[in-house]
Amino acid sequence: MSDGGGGGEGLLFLTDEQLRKGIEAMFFAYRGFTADPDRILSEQSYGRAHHRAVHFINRSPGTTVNNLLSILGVTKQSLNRVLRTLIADGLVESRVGTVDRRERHLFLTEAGAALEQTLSDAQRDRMRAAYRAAGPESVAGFRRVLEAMMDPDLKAHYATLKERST
Amino acid sequence: MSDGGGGGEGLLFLTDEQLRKGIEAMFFAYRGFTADPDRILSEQSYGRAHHRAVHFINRSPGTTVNNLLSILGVTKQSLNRVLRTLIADGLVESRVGTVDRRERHLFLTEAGAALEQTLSDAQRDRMRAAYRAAGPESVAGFRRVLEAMMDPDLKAHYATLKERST
DNA sequence: CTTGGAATGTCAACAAGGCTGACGTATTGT
DNA sequence: ACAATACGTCAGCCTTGTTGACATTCCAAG
Repeated sequence: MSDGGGGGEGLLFLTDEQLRKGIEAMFFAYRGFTADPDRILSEQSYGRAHHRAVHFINRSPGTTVNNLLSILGVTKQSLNRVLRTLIADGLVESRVGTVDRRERHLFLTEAGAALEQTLSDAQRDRMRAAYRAAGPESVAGFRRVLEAMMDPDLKAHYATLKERST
Repeated sequence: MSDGGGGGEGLLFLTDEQLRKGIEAMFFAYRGFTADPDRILSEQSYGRAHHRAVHFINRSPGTTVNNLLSILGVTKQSLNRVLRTLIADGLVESRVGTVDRRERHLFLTEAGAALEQTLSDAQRDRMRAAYRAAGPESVAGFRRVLEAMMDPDLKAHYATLKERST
């Protein structure tokens, strides 16, 4: 009755060995996940931080700096450095808020949208190939596990993005 | 018949929207995945790089520096910086090879194994909670998608680790 | 109107952890 | 003897994260 040893119920997937494999799968898969955008970005003078900013600005046009900060989980100084170069290079536009003029609302310019498209095309290609290889039921399980792995506050951001996109 | 629009076959899981959600799920989940070890490590003077080294040395005791390099995908200078501190702090032992004395074989000391245990306990706890919440069939799909997402050479390393552990 | 707080921007300094390039040393294989 | 391999190290650079301090701008409360 104790679940300590190797009790032969349906819990074989919870053995230390299974968990280790899951951990290593996350590690190696994440490398593949970021490899293609990283390659593209390294040819320009941008990095992964720029990718993240551009991705979420595209996802939520007009988002405020503060909202972006809580999604990305970095300090404003760190984000600001990235944002500054993107604005200077004409990829992102920062508009003063109308109702609250302290806030800045962020939008992609045409050039910014083009870069986002290039990056997410590459990333979606890999994701599509993986989805296709694994099949629809695997994808559902994949998403369920990932969602269960998120911190609650991050999961809230994730869910909000889902709603907005519908 | 074209799969451009929303053709209602079994391919709904390959829409851009589904792929975007998968991408964002990876992003947010990876944050959760690394959060607990990062918290533990930041209290000491170590970082995520030390965690990775310790993890794979524990996983493959006696591995050579070269092998570790190809698993981690960093330069020897970068790995060496980390390894130097771990050896100096008595967490890792480096033994000259017996058959080829140019090689160094890496092992965890007791203290190193203790740290590895602490870190992987935390990471496994989260993984276990996610697995339990999602259920066995979801876990199988999770692993399948991740494996399909890896670069081939990394997948080879992943598979080798699986074999050795059995 | 003045003042406090919120949102943002900016400067400076620093650390981790990547990278390249160059060089040294021990060892091995040809 | 010589070339190649495995490893370590020094020096310098980049990105991206951090903290701390301070200015600005605006809203709202007194």
